[in-house]
Amino acid sequence: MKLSTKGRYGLRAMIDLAQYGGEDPVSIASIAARQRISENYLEQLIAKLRRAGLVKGLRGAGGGYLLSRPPEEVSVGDILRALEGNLNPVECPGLAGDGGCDGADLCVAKYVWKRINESVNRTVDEMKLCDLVKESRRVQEERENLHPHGIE
Amino acid sequence: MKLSTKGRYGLRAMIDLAQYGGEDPVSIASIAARQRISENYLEQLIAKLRRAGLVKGLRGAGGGYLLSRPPEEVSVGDILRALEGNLNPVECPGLAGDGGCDGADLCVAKYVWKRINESVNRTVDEMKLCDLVKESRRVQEERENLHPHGIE
DNA sequence: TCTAATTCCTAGTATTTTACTAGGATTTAT
DNA sequence: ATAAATCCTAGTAAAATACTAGGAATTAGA
Repeated sequence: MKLSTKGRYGLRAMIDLAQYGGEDPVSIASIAARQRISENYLEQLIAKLRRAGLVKGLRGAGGGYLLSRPPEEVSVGDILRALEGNLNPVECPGLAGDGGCDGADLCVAKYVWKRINESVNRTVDEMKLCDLVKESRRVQEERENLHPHGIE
Repeated sequence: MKLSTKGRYGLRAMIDLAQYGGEDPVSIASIAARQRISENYLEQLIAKLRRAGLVKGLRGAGGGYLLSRPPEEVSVGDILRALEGNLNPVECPGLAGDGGCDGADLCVAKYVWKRINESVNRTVDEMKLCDLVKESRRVQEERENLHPHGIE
């Protein structure tokens, strides 16, 4: 039960984009360098984000990507679902309709799966991209105060 | 981000065991038949449960398995962790200690991973095996009332 | 208009994980 | 003795993951 690199790298890419992209678009190459992710692979992840309407791509020299919506209106859930397909650890036929499973005992477990699914989705939906950017800025500032002369 | 059949089948096996096993041990064959799971595969899952101390195996003819603890003292989390290893969707070095990740931006995502991990574990830990057995009995009784003559 | 920088698109592939299957050794009730 | 069961380990087919590779299309700027 693991979140794949799609979700892990992709969220970091979105945070990076929110942080370094203001007016000007941010290129895949620059995100890949900062985040130490393969350019080719990152490209595929960002393609998913684009198809989900979370980022806009600008082609040609000087192009790159921009957030489609302000970070306040993008939840971590939006991002991870775009990358992972969905965030339901268990896909059980019984969860959709009311019937589904074969026997009675087969079906009791579905209450567990339902709660797990709800818990994960609620958790990621209540975190917004802007929260992460804010936190990132805070952490960076703290570092500056500890090492004022740019010591690594 | 999926829970594997280990967790899915294994939880059903534990519910079955709690429901059909009182004094007498329950055999793998009977669980496998009721739950429609391969005997050989189920055996491996129950081995994990045994190694985690959740069930006791009784060898020889007439043998089978028994719960080690009463269903009130076994959480769904205990069961799923025994089967899946752990229930942390993200294993991030930064989550263990306080350092870990390379750069500042690499590390902000860890707050997300932490929350997801906590949310999943909290959710499964607050459900006990006895709750599921109770629910299962309730559902079965309801069926009886709807179909009093044993109609399928 | 040419060139370089960039996104866009698709196919392929090595590695890992999952979900089993198979079969023999050991133990125990009858 | 025999049959019923757990116990143990090795193997394996299929699926998913995590990439790599490379070319087509677009655009800014010289």
